[in-house]
Amino acid sequence: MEQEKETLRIKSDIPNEILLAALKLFAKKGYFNTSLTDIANAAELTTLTSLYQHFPNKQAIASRLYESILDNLNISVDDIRRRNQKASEQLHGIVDLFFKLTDDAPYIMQFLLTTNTNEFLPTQKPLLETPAFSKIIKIIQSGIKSGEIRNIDSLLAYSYFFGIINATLNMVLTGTLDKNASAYQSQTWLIAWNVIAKKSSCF
Amino acid sequence: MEQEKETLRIKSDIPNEILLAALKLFAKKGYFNTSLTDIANAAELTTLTSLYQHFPNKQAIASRLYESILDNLNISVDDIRRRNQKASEQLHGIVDLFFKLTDDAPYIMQFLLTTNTNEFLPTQKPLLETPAFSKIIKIIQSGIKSGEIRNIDSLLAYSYFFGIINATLNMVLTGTLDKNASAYQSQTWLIAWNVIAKKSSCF
DNA sequence: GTCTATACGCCGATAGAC
DNA sequence: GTCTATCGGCGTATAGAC
Repeated sequence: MEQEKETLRIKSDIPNEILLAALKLFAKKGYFNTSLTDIANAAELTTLTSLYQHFPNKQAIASRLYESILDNLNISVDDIRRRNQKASEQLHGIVDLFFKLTDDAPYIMQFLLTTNTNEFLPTQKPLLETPAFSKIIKIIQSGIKSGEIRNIDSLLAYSYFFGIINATLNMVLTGTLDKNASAYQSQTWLIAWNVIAKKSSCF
Repeated sequence: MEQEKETLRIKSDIPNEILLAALKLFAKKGYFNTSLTDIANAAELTTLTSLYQHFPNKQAIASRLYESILDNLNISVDDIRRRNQKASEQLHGIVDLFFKLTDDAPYIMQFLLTTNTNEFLPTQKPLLETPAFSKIIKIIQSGIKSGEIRNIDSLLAYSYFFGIINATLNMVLTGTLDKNASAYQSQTWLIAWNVIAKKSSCF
């Protein structure tokens, strides 16, 4: 299985270029501003009709994209949990991944952060209910139990922690912050972690 | 000038109900899933054609909506700056306003937080370049100068502070957090402020 | 200034030849 | 399995009667 620049690993073998083309267009122009002709043109060597040999309709493309991205994320999260014991280490791994994705696969990150998937994929689960993000919540919960993280509502802890992380990455993606994500990584991690960590003398 | 439930004050007198109907539909279903017929139906007593007596096209409705909301916000921000001296007080006022809007005018807040306006209003300025938000950035900058806020990039401070605030409000709006915004307000303010405040012993 | 009817275009989707 | 041609529908927008 090949590795694309955008680090999008697909289960099957077929329509990698199509999904990548769709991903970029959706991220740039939005789902509704992207026509199937656009996608066909962007995925070169392909004509409109041949799209329909791989996907029954437009939604299916977006759906498949969504699932692929979240599958990959889920695998990475599993990996991070296996490799690390403490909640702080696991969260650090997630943050690492998010910052790396922002620099190396900005379209994927944009899709995750700013796309309102429920507007065109009403049947798909919202982000927080997908396996990947459920596990991230679980990491936070176990951190609370173990005493690493302050004893607050785990969802609130999530919103504080990833509020900081995601807002920062978002400003990198839009160009409002002008450096690479990696330039802000260590500082941002520290702040976000201290917001929810118990040891912090802040609160 | 009347005050609507949704606290949307319009400059002129005419098409308040239209804009309110559009606001709700855009927030619920998104701009592209909302047809002009939908808007006409929602703004009762109005037929499709009469929409065109007030607005030349669909974009103009969204554009007017965007401007109205940001005008109101700008006025409120001016007010807050006039009434308070210190950056901490001014930011506190902004946070107050955002939490209040989330509970009292959720559609407005949703429009501000989650709508990708640039997808259907490519000519409008992005949020951070509007007067209201420029002033918020200025508040942060003056807080840095006065020593209230730590000496970091003001945009980074913005993303940390409002990352926390907005992520929390967003989870209230989606129902992921199940209480009123006001239930989380004091706690969230404290955390967000401590993240950027200099006096905090955190960092 | 409200309603009826209708034009027009775009895009999603198909059929069928080769 | 790629290309040509075309359908059908929806949604924006207009014209014209009253």
